Amino acid sequence: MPPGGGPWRSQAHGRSAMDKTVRTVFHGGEIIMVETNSLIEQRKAKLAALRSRGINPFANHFAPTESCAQARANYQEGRAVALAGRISAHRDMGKSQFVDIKDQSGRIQLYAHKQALGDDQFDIFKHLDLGDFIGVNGSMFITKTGETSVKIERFTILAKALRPPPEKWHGLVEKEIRYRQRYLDLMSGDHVRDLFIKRSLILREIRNFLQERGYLEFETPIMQPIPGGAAAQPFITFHQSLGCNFFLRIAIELYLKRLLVGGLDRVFEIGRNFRNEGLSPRHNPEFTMLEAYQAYGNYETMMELVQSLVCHLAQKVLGTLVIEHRNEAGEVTRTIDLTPPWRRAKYKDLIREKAGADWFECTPQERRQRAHDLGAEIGKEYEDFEVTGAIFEKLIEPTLIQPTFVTHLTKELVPLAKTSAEDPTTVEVFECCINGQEIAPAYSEQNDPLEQRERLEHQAGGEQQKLDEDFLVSLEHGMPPAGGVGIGIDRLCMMLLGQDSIRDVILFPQLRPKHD
RNA sequence: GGGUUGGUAGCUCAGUCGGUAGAGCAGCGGCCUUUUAAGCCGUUGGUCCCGGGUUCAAGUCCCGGCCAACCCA
Repeated sequence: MPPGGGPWRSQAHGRSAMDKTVRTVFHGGEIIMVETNSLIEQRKAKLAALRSRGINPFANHFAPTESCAQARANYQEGRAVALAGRISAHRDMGKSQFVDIKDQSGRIQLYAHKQALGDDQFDIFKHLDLGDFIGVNGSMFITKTGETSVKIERFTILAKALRPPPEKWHGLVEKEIRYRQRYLDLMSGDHVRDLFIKRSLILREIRNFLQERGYLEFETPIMQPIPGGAAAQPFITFHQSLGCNFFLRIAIELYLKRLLVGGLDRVFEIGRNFRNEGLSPRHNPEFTMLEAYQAYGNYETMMELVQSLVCHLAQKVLGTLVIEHRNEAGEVTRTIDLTPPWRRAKYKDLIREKAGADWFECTPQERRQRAHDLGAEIGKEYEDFEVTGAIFEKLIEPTLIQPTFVTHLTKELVPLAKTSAEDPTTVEVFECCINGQEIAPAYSEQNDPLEQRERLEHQAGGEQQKLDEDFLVSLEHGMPPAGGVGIGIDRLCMMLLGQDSIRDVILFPQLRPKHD
């Protein structure tokens, strides 16, 4: 055993500045040489040192009595607790050590003292690294500065971290790393973690709300032989043993409607849809969708449902109906007031307001010219109704910051909805727009099998393989009249959580794969 | 697909006119028995995104590429 060699005692004295190794001597006399140009190598050496002391740095078991937040909330002088978490900060005071540990619930300060732990344990504790997981047994007390803390009586190393966590003050800034290695983002920024916890609570409350109303949750195929229910490019995937292609679903719709045919009256599904489109701050190729159908309801039923649901979520998860979006400087950039009742506006009225009262009396050529003059980009291949659609999408929708039900869209836009009695060129539908985005479209669902067939055939443009014959047959067995709604959960989260980019509400947003 | 900005130590960032690669945090060592981004002293650490080119000399200038963010299509 080297002279003066307590556990972990360093023997660095007398070494020149050029020497690139650190010598760590620990109890038992083993000497570890470490190349200090690698933080990982240093940590691996610590790991080996622990092992050679007979300590397992990845303990098999530790049972905390409570979470860090619970411990803080139930403070009692001297109360014995067992807590576990990751070391997030370390303040070395010589014979006193303060570390913060974090678990899912939050952080708590631990206090280690040389006399309480003994020399060996204290030195081991002192050399723990940020990012390591530990479990501690100890008793609660409050420090001079008023911080609720746990005085450690003994501790267990639960997992040694071989890589250092991001910097503690600025956290992780570079977006690429934040998205690609979200776990680093989560461990370094409380606000990021809180955001995704809120997203989880939103999902939970959606389920609670719908189940309260008698809806049952089901799971329908994601791999579909014919992708239907929306107009979008699908992803293709190959089934080996069947030897055929499947498509990842672009909507849930057609399968949930089969459940209505089967006699299930209130159904919903929350799941991933896939659309083979580009990436943008508002588009991720896979995104989460809620679809809900209620037999004997119509689009008005769904209007009430959406309004109540969104208010319920805001109240329950955020505690308010007034949502403020802020920029990076913390200034309020927009305020969304969800207080019901929400505005209703007819599609054609909004168009007339924006593009002229005589819009629908113009010739298609005039409409095209006027759309261009108003600054809406019109593709050459656009059909007439798509020109009107472009006016809505590009010039009107972005201005609908406060919740607005846009009703009575024109028939061509929505092949799966019932025709409106008051204006047969329109359908009984709404699009709920908030935050300048379409968040929820809803219909009085088309249940006339013949009319449905006609419209889907028209949409398929003569390509029989795009026609979901099985769905059409199901309608022929009779589907009850129903209201149906789809809610884009990612966009809903953006609106509720004040995020401008969809990547900030999706844990692992799609990025171009990185090679090297 | 086009434009703009960015990529430098594990992280956050400087880097002047082209002239030996810098700081803070983290790490390592020393001091400190209630600290709060603890403090003080010392110190290690670099494929300057990749590949070409210009030059006596390139993180810096030029060309090509990769990745990202934002804007546009």
